[in-house]
Order: sequence, then structure tokens, then C-alpha cells
Amino acid sequence: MSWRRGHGHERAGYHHGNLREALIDSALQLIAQHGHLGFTFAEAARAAGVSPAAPYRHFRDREDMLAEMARRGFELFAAELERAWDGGRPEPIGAFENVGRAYLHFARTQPGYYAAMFEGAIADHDHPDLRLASDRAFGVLRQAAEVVQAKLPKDTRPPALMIALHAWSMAHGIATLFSRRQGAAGKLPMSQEDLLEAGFLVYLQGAGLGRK
Amino acid sequence: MSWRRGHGHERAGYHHGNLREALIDSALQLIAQHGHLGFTFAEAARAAGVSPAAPYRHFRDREDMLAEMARRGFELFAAELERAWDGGRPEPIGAFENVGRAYLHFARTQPGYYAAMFEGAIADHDHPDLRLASDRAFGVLRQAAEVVQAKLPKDTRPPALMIALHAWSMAHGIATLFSRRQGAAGKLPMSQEDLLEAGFLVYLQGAGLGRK
DNA sequence: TGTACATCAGTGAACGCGCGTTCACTGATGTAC
DNA sequence: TGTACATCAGTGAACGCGCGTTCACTGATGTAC
Repeated sequence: MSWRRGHGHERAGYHHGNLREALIDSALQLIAQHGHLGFTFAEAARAAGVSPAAPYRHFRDREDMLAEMARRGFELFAAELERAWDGGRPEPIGAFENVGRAYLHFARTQPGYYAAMFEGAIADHDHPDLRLASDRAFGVLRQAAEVVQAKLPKDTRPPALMIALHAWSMAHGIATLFSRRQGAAGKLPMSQEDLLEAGFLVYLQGAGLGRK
Repeated sequence: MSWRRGHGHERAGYHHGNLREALIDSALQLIAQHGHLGFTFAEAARAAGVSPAAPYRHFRDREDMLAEMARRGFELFAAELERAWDGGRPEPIGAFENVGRAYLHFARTQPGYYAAMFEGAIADHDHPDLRLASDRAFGVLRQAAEVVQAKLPKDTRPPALMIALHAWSMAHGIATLFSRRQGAAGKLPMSQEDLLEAGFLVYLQGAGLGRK
């Protein structure tokens, strides 16, 4: 921690040097604390130790910043999922489970990004970069599902896209229903990860896993 | 539609007659329009054709009203799910699928209630009625899962509670990821209902459905 | 049936607050010569 | 190496706004006798 003002964002002098990053960091922390999107442009500026007009040098307006956070969130998310998938190594089913764990881990440890991505309600046709990033993240899931699907018997397996959508839905459902902020958290007699993994396994059995 | 002011809530005179209900109605409409919980106490009063101080005759404050909306939402929700389940008739699997459809239908047609229930972030230990109502709604899912589970072979079936949690997660995930407000809506090449039903069926296969 | 009165459910004006945003400005930095 | 100047990235004061909430009030309703 720093002894300077503004949550440890050091100021060399009149110029901040890295305000854009500092503002995003502050906003992420505020969302993590206050939940959802209850953060404020002015509050983020304050936390970065800067006047309320300063953010306008870096973002058109509040929504512009939110969109940028969502975009970055999706980039990071895609990278994490990709890393967990690791090209399907050592084998696709285990790697797919790793993706699920990475999903829940991201949602839990990056609530600011996750909220910006999935609760932001940003019209993404106005932000083509955002749509691209989100497509890329889903693409990881989709490609993984394709490899998994190829391992399943032809007569019982669902389409790869459907597998991806089911996995995504269940992961997102678990992440949002049983998060700390949500009342239902107490209802879970096991970890989110165990719940998701068990769900995957039952599902994959049903899709023909292990049947010849 | 009425020609009176305030979204059709008629005023007999000085006294509104049914302001509590009218306020909740207005708030539900505002959430449905503006999304999430972007509604305002003052706005609800305006929509009900009443001064901004009037709501305080019926609710302690804004959060109190939100909690009441969530509570009612859960009551309604539980009733809808129960009706869809219909005691497991004509047979449990089909009835369980009906519950899934009812879930998605509720989330789609009652976005105001659904948001109050699941995005409200209301500390439900301060609102015991709310917790009771939400427990009751989940109880319907849980009981249905128990009946379904009893139909499955002992050596392959997951615990009933787990079946309920998986079903709930997937339904919630689908409802929130692919809602109109969410960007991912366009990614769905099928209806929410079809996606959920297909997921259920694969899952139940994996849980042993149809195996001896 | 009529009247007095308590209670209920509104009004409307006001408050303090913090927000998003704009504006003219100024200090710091980088570049051309 | 030094200087002039354009550009960049901040300041700080101000704005209009709408919010949640409080307050003393008043019109309408219901009840006792």
C-alpha cells in the first residue's frame, strides 16, 4: 500500500501519468465493494486522487468507460479460459472441467469486470470492439465444446454449439445465483466448483461419454 | 388504457384507494422498461399520479418497497412453479420440464419481479418474510427434484438437492444470459425453452433415465 | 339520521446531497530549430 | 545546449438536475353516540 492519496495511485506531480488505468482500477474496486454497477464517475475520480473533470480526458463519458471495462473484461476472460483449456491437454474432458473452474474463478475474483460484462446492459452495437471481445470469449468455450463433442458417440451427442451454451448457462447461473452478494449463497452445501463439475459430468454421461 | 393521469391508475378523489398496489405496479413497469433496478421512488410516485411524499404512507423507504416486491415476486413465482409441476402429473419427467418452462416464462414476462428477486441485493436477514418466500419457491424445485430422482436408478442418480441446484442454475443462467437486455440474446439459434429442455434431457440421461 | 371527532391518506414545499458534465484555465511535457 | 511554442493532461468552480426524505398541513373517511 502507498501512503499517497487515492488508493495507492501515486502522483508524480501535476500529471498523473497513468490515469486511464488508475480510473479503471478504482471503478473495479468500487464495483467489487458496492456491488453491481453502483459506482460513480465522480467516485472513481476521487479514488484516483483526481478532480471530477479529469476522467473526461480519457473517456467520452461514463458509459464509454463502462464499455471499455466490459471490453477489457472479455479480453481477460477469454485469455483465462484459453489458458485453462490449454489446447485440450492432457485430455479434453479434464481440460473442459478446467475451463469451468476458470469461469467460476474469474467471476468470483473479478466481480467488477464480471458485472461490467454481464450486467452492464451496454448496447454493444455501439461498441464493435466490445462485441468482438465477447465473441472471442464465447469462441473459446465453443471451440472447447467442439473438441469434447468429437470424443462422444455420434448417436447420442448434442451439437457442439449446444454443449457450449449449456455449459455457459450453467456456469453463469452458478456464478450469479450463489455469489456472495446473492441471498442464495447460503443454500449451497458445496463449493460452486464442485456443483459445476458434478453437473458437467452428469451432462456428459447423458451425452454418451464412456458409452462405446 | 385509461385517459386518466398516471398509467391508468384511476383516482376517485383525494384518496387514491389502492396506492400501495399502484406503486408496486408502476415500479414493475419502470424496471421492465429501464432494466435492472433503475427505477426511482419518485418516479414510481409520479407514474401513480401522486406526490413524492405519498409512498411513505405505505413503505418505510425505498428498500422496504423493493423487499416487498421481491417477496411478492417469490410468492408468485412459487405459485407458478407449483402450478406447472401439478403434483408431478401426468408423469414426473414431463412435469419437471413444465416447471422449467414456467421458470423461463416467469423470468421473461415478469422482468420487474425477477430483477427485484435476483438483482435486488437485499439483505434478506432483515426481511424474514422475504427469506421465507424465497425458500418456498426453491422448495417447489426441490420437491419436484425428489420425485424425479426417485424414478432414476439408484447407482447413477445424483442427490435430489443436487438435481434441483443444477436445474435452477441452468434455468437462471439461460434466463439472464439470453434475455432481451443482455447482449448475448442474439447468440441463441433456438428458444430459451428448447435450450433448457434439451439440457434437462441430456442431464437426466446422464443421471440414468431409461437405464434399467 | 345527524353530528363531533379521531384517524387515515394524501399534499406541496423544502432540504441537503451527489451526480454527470462543461468551461475557461494552467502547469507540465515534448519537439523544432 | 537553449529557447519558443504547440500540445497534452490536469484543475477547480460552476451548472442544472433529480433523487430520497422530512415536515407541517389538510381533505376524506369511518365511527360513537
